[in-house]
Amino acid sequence: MNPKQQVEQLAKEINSYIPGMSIDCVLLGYKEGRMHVLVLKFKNADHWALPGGFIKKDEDMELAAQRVLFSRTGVTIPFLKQLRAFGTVNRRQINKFYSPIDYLPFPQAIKDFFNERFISMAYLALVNPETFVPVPDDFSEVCEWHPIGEVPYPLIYDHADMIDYAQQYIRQQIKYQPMGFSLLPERFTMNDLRGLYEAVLGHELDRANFQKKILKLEILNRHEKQMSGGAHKAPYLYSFNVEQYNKTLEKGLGFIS
Amino acid sequence: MNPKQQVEQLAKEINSYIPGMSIDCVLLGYKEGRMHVLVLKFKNADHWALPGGFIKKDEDMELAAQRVLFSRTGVTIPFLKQLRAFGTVNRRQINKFYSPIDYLPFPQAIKDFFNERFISMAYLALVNPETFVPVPDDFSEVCEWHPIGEVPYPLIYDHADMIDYAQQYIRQQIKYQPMGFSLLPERFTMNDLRGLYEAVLGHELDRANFQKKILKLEILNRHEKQMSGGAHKAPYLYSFNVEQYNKTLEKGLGFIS
DNA sequence: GAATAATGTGTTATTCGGACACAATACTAC
DNA sequence: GTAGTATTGTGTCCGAATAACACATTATTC
Repeated sequence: MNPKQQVEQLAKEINSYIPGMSIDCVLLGYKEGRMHVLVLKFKNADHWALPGGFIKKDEDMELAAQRVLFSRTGVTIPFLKQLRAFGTVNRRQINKFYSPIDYLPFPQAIKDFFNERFISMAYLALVNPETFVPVPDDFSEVCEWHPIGEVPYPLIYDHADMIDYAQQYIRQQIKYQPMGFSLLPERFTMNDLRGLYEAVLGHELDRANFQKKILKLEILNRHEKQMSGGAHKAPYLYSFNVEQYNKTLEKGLGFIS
Repeated sequence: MNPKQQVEQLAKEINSYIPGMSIDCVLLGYKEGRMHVLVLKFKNADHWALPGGFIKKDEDMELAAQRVLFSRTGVTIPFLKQLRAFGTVNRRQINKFYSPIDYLPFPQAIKDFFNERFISMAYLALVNPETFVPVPDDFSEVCEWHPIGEVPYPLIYDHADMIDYAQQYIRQQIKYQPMGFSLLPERFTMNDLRGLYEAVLGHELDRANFQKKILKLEILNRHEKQMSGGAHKAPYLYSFNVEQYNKTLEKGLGFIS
């Protein structure tokens, strides 16, 4: 679609969305020993943004967030949680992004829609990055993972705040959320799991104690040893015993400091 | 104001609000050894509701919540936090409340506004109930505290879910939120403080250990002994050392199970 | 086949939490 | 007044949990 066609398409869709409300998703993945966040770069502008969208008038808010993520990932994300709403009046004046919309011959209805004050609901999603290839949408030319501490600059509006809030949230909730299950492949080594927790917490954990404590919780299935590998003893592969895992999470995984 | 005048007033105000979004507040207080929640009873209907309202188009969302609470309490609530948005399409069909609006000769604009699908942002507020006398608004005839486990029935829409969510939230966040400071009078006994924590957690705490642990944190100022009282040793009065308290809260008050 | 590097498990000292004991004290009852 | 009583403030003890570190195991490399 050329920009003109996009505009026409948009004009048709715009009336089916709730005005004044948007959704932005902090999609986090664990890759190469670090937490990454998925960001998009706009066409014709050096601005980056979180994947976002709007809520249809006849659509549950959670489903809207799923739809927004599905359009970039092609997968349904099992871990999806509200973070919080960002609702100050002036939030869209911060790092304001002058979108193509400003320079194209839009019908007034569309300009009104986009220039309104928006309250944005920020969502947190966790996913194993290996399960899909991110694709840009019609308005962006790049869609890729960046380490959470090294997001490109500038992010539009208050999107950087959303990422900070997400990081705070997962640190605080690490004991109660199924991070391992959401972020790791189905089978993983104890090193992978510990690396994930270290990445989230931002500091090292004692290898030996971590292993003993998590095994004692009986939330892992131990499988055959990994035969490929380096010049050393091969590690076991593990997977989650989902039932036990969820039961244990309710009380909290008390093994962190 | 009679209902007719209210309608006219409302018609003037309605356009200054964001359509499709509302705010509901779970205002909690600690009273008589139990957690209480503030609820309103509508005029001419046996339905109860949380204090709620709408967001003005030029108003920060947090301020809207403060305004909603101020109109019932006359005080500004220092502890006010977003819980989460309730955003399913059909939430207003649950325990639906047929308001006077349905039976009065409203201008179409008002009927449209109220019959729209609403996404509601639930807020949690904590306050010492002794600091004000609750007052009903124009649409309600009763505004009063009820023990959190004994809220009157029926609550409109999903307001009961909001209260449940709030209770879950404060239990989970008890280590990280300034509950004592928000819910107790400026000076209190160790018994008051422990009672509060027991009320939030829903189970008893060992008196001796609680006292030792919380004193060790050095977040309390000890004052003169309370001279009035019963046939027994008089307790000290305490107040919070706000600076130390906040510093300690960041790490969490690790003294609960 | 020895060296290497990482894994899996054991050991120990210290801290922390829960249960309970006991002394101190302000009021009541006589 | 004085003994009794209920509640407060602090001390002690034991078992569990935690952190730091040691040691044995093993797949690969040279």
